[in-house]
Amino acid sequence: MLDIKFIRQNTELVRRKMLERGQEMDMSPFLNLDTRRRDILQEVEGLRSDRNTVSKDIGEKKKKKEDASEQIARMGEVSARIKSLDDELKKVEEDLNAMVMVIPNLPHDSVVYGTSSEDNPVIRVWGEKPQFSFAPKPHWDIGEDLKILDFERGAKITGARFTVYMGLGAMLERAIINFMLDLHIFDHGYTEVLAPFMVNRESMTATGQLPKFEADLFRVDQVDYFLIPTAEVPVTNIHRDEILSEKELPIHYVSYSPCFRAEAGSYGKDTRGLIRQHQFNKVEMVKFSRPETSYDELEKLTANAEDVLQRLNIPYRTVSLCTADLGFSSAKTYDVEAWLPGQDAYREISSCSNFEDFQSRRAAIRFRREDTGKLDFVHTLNGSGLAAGRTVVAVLENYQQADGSVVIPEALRPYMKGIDRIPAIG
RNA sequence: GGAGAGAUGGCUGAGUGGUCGAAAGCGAUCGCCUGCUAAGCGAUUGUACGCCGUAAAGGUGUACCGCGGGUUCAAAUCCCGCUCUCUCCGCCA
Repeated sequence: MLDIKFIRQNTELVRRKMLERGQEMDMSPFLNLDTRRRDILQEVEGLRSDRNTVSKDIGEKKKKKEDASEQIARMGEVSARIKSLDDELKKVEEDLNAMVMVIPNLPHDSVVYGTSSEDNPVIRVWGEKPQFSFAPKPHWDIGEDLKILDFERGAKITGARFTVYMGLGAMLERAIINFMLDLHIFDHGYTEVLAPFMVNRESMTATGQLPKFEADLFRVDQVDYFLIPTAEVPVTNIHRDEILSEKELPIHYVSYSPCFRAEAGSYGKDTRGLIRQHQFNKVEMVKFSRPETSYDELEKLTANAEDVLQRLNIPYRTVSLCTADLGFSSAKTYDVEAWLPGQDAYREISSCSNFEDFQSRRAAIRFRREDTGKLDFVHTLNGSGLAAGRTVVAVLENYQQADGSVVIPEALRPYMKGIDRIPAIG
């Protein structure tokens, strides 16, 4: 969330930045509530101060067996007034909070203005697209032909947008996950985390999924828990309500998790194959950084995600999301898009964001500065490194052969017991 | 799922209605002393929000003793509900 004081003092800037995101915002309800809140506070705290003084006096009079009934009666009235002001204050703060919690983050000044994903500037293009002597197939055909992906049975077992991986397909996904984890742990310096796949409402609120996007989440019926849409949620919440020491920053975590997304509103999009599932696997990188270095950390984070594709020798490009395409909590995001020859398109395989203090303010994740001794919010960042299912897609489509088989990228073979190819059937 | 115990400041731990933002100890920071180290002595040692201050410094008020309600002129302290932790039993990977 944004700092209420900041909104109060920079109302016009906030309004303009929201407009850049494509969201018109009337700031006056916010300002009115904020003013009312401070008015109430001043009155109620004045009354409390008065009551504290008089109550002490009453105590002393009673000790001396003097009469205090006049003061007791007067304080009874004051307390009644405090009570009614408290009730109003609570309501005002709830309303104010509800308003602030659904305001998205301010785009960083380097984020270009745009009205759709068409406007995302391409930052880098890497790799050579493979040339085929045949028409490259989309991964859903490859997967079915090799009997490694079973969409129909996934639908039977659960429903639409669930898939069964079989044999070397299952092994390939597992190999990719382990390869990516090892790369980030041993080459990029991240600490591995395995956190809960269900979280409570507080955690979802801290990272920004709630209260605005409940419809996108799967909720557990018996308890008020949610299936995580990304490991970002449990991993960022590791340090919720904590004060970190400046020395330990930046903190780098990497975590495997399945991800569950209701994908509300996305029906009709990407209905075929593995691209848009209700459940998928992902390796996620999460960083906690000093504010001064968070944008350097974002560049490194993105480079770490790109490194996965480079080692797999899969062509990709990196785009910077424009103001309209930026996620709710993010100040700046790079999307890494893998080349998918079967679909003749680049498709998102990683999303790397700097949330600045948007999440840490919600989550109360702070650190103590060594020079001043003051507390400050950390900056949080995260990025996929990478989405495992989509990496399977990229491998299948880029490494498909004329005979229908798929070659395993060399970097994955140690994780596949040396198997170098998924053979064609028949 | 059943029974019991507990939750206080960075930590340990006292505190059963007013003099408690909270004893004491530990730790930490600063200073003094000591020709190194240790010991010793003194001081300081939370956070949030509001107001004053151009700002920083600072001052001031309020709140916070797991969370939420209640009683009372007054609650860490009394009452009710909840959450979490620990121990035992049951169940289970």
